[in-house]
Amino acid sequence: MSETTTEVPNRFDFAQQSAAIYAEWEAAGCFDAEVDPKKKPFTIVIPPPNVTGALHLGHALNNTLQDIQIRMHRMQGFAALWMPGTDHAGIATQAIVERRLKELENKTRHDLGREKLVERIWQWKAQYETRILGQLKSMGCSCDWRRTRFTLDETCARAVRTTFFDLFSKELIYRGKRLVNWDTYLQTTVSDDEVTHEIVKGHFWHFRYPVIAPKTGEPQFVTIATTRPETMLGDTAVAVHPEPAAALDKFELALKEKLAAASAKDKAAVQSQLDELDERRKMLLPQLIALAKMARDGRMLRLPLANRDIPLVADIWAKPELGSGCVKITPAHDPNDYEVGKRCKLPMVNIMNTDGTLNAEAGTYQGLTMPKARTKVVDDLDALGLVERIEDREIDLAHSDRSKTPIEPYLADQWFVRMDTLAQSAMDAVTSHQVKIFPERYAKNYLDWLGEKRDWPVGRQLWWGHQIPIWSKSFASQEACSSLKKKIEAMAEAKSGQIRSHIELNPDDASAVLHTCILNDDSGLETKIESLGLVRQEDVLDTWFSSALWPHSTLGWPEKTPELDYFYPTSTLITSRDIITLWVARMVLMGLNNMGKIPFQEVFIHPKILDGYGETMSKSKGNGVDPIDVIDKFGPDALRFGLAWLATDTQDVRMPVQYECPHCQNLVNQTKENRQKPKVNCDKCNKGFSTQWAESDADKALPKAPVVSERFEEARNFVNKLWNASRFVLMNLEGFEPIEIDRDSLALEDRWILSRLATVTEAVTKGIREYKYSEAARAIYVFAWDDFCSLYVEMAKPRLQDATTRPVVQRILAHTLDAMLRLLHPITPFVTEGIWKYLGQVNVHRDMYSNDPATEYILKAAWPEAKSSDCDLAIESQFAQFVALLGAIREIRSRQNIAPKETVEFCVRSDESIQALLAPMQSLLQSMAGATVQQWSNNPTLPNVQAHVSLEKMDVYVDLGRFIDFDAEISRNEKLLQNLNKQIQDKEGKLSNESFVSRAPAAVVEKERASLVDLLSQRDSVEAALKKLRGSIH
RNA sequence: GGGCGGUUAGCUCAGUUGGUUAGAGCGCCACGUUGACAUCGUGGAGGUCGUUGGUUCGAGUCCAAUACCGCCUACCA
Repeated sequence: MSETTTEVPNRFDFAQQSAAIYAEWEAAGCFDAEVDPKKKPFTIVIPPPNVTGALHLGHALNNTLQDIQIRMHRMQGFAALWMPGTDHAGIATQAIVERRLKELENKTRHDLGREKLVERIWQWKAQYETRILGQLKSMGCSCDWRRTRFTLDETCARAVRTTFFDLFSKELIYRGKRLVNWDTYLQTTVSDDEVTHEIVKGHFWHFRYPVIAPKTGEPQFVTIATTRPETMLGDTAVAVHPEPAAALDKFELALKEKLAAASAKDKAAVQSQLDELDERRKMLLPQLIALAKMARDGRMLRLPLANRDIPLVADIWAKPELGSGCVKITPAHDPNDYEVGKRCKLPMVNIMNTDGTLNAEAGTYQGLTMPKARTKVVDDLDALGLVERIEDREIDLAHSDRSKTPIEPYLADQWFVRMDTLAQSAMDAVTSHQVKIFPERYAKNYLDWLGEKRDWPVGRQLWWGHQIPIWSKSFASQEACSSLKKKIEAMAEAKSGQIRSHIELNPDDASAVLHTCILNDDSGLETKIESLGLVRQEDVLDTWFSSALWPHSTLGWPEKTPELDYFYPTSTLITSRDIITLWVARMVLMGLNNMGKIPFQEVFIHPKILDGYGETMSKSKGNGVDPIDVIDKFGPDALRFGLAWLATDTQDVRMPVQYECPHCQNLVNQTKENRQKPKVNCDKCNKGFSTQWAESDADKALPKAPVVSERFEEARNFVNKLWNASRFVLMNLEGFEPIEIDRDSLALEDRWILSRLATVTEAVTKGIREYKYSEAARAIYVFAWDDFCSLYVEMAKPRLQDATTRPVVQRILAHTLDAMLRLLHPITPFVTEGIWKYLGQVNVHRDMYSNDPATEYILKAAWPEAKSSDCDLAIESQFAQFVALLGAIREIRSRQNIAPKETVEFCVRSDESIQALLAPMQSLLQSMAGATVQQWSNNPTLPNVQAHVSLEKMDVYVDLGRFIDFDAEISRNEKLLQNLNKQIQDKEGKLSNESFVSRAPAAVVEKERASLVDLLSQRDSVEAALKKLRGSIH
């Protein structure tokens, strides 16, 4: 035995080996991608993880799938670039730093000021970026770390600035009003995706507003309904539909159409709506018509409590089919009301302070919080007798995901990107298949969203981000504004395209605002502009604005770098479905705008990792899993293989997890209750542990329990199996020579394993290429475990002892293992690299089809080619006969409870061709099933006491002279007979069915006939065997 | 409200264009450690493929309806 192979330990020490192997790769520059005209580029840009916190299992999946692509393509000879980086994640990061500031120092951002706060956030970023990149490295991600970018770094800032200036110049940027989600606790706006909706029990209040000086016959009151009574203090009108009768007719028509199309179940509901409509016509319509007239006459209402006079206006927003048919208008707190306000030229009254209390506009209610104001408003109106009725109703209440407090919506000035043409270009890219989305169904998501062509609000009221490069100044008159604009345009920089100005006109009066955008921040222009009285916009840009530039900004754009030219457009984007619209769509349109080219050729949307309850993992639910926990317990290869195995097309991945008690290693199931608790007690040792990552030193007092999941055990076992099979091969390669192989003289099992290898090579290559990760993982798993370990290696054992067969078997073993490792490397990079080192010590010529010596690192090895000449289905089906025979004997042994040490003897009845084929493998039945063949012919003399198995084209009789358990054998055969009879009956039924015989394809019918013949012959054998067994008993 | 996905063994999931007796891992049962691996080996038990109807010679697979679960999305006072 050679020196090297005895040293192979029987476990892969992933904890130590992985880090060492990764360090070697890095030191050798294995991940570095260079512009190389001789190679084709293959590029992936990482979806930059947010620096808000550590990566969880969802990221692990996302990055594993990318690394698999990168590694395979690198081996296939592409210049494979995986561009790494992180995202500054504006709102989320600022919120988290602010929250900690409050918790640890009891300070707000205002106590620190903009500069100091931003500095703090940079510190946080540094800490988490390090952790995130460390996590990626632990997972084995082969990114080109030299190129690591951050969405807020200088390169990206320049790209953002250039893009913004370009859009501004094209007049695709404008300012308008938009409803913002205001978090009164954090005192900041919150993006839509950081708002969680919750259905809560609430009320629907119906209030009466008195009509001022009603004429005879006119209603005294107008009834409105609301779910948010306190907002009435900001009402500036009540609206009624201008033509209620016509509107109702239209509504009825729509309902009738719906009725015609509705299913039986829905019909009743629609019908009841129609009935209700009739009622409404009788009871409400006359009054609505009267009110519409009053609105036209410019009549006023008295807004109770606030004691203001507000107009009754006619506007189509008021739907006569809903509620009272009238609607209160609060333009400052509702986007629809805002639109009505604009149409009817109503004043806007914002009643809220930034802390969520009411401001001076609310009069006596000033200082109350919104919920308190609500109670008081209702009470006061009730005291005035103005509450008509109160309904119970379920309300969709928006909460801030970060502060858990209810969101208060109000309108604020916002910067928008005009989406019309940009969105269209991005839609065209997908409909024309320039950008292909996999699985295809997600293209619909993408197209539907872009099809709305909603303008993109890009401003955020934050300090952390790319500050909008616009300087503004208001003017009482347009003339003054224009004259300054001209002055700026006369500047030299304006002529050289460094600065652009636009005037925003106020539609209500003569005032105007001048907005000036500056291209570069180091041009000294800022001070120049500011000296003219212009002030920079406070807001920063939406995080997605910088993310949208990621595929080209990371490659150096707007510089014309060689990398940009070579690696762009990128090859594929691998991401999760929830950011198809927010990110993918915007990258396409920005790529087209800035580069004139799509950013990536393909997009793969992978499944989501859910918890044991089928819910998304999120920090707020406390159900996120740190991949490092999994790596520590199972190893990085098991993590990766497990994730690839689970990454199917349609299913999200459900991942029930457990906490491993840090004191006694007992496993505690994660439940909805315990994952939210700061401290959980182990139900075995009763000591406490934390379930969450410690964010402060105070938290660290309690040890954190790692989260584990049995879903990775299978993969861990597989890695171990692989390691040990390789260990076996290494132990048996002493004296290995890369001899020439005469393919025709190879044994059946040799040709079989080569054929299987060819098939599997094809399957794995295709699987990865087409993002069918699970199929690829399953194919290689079955090959490695079942074909290679359980069959080929077992068959190799006796042949390795025989000097005549040993060289050939060594050759096939080395070749197969070598190729198998290469196929596995993208999925399990560490263990394959570990084994590769050992193989390198044996011999660098292992590949039978290549004269090139093996590379130092498997990472750089050539991807195996599927050798189609090796692929032989006839061989595979012949080999299946052997496996069936092997299985039959093993089954009899097990059924008869024959001790493994005992050798049994058996006879086979088969025709000569089968005999000729399998006879050379008889000795293998000895080593693998402890069975020696007595006779093999088309008419053997059967042993007196035998167990029988009937196979396709073979009958096997095991001599049971010493072992027989008649009862077991009889009941087994009876069951078999029953089964056979049922199948025969089915087949006969089928074949006697005239329409089957005449209509089914001839091949199918023939197959059924042949199958029936075989079944009948099996039945004969079983019956004969049974008869004999019964005879033996009596 | 709109869109999408899922429902197959006790659990978590595969199942390619419809075609023999529907598969895997875990768990379960029985047996087994003298050198690749107990993170293992050999064998076994376990499923009327959510429900109903349809198309077809033939349906887990195609179509329609329906129930339940989940995800995304939406301004209904």
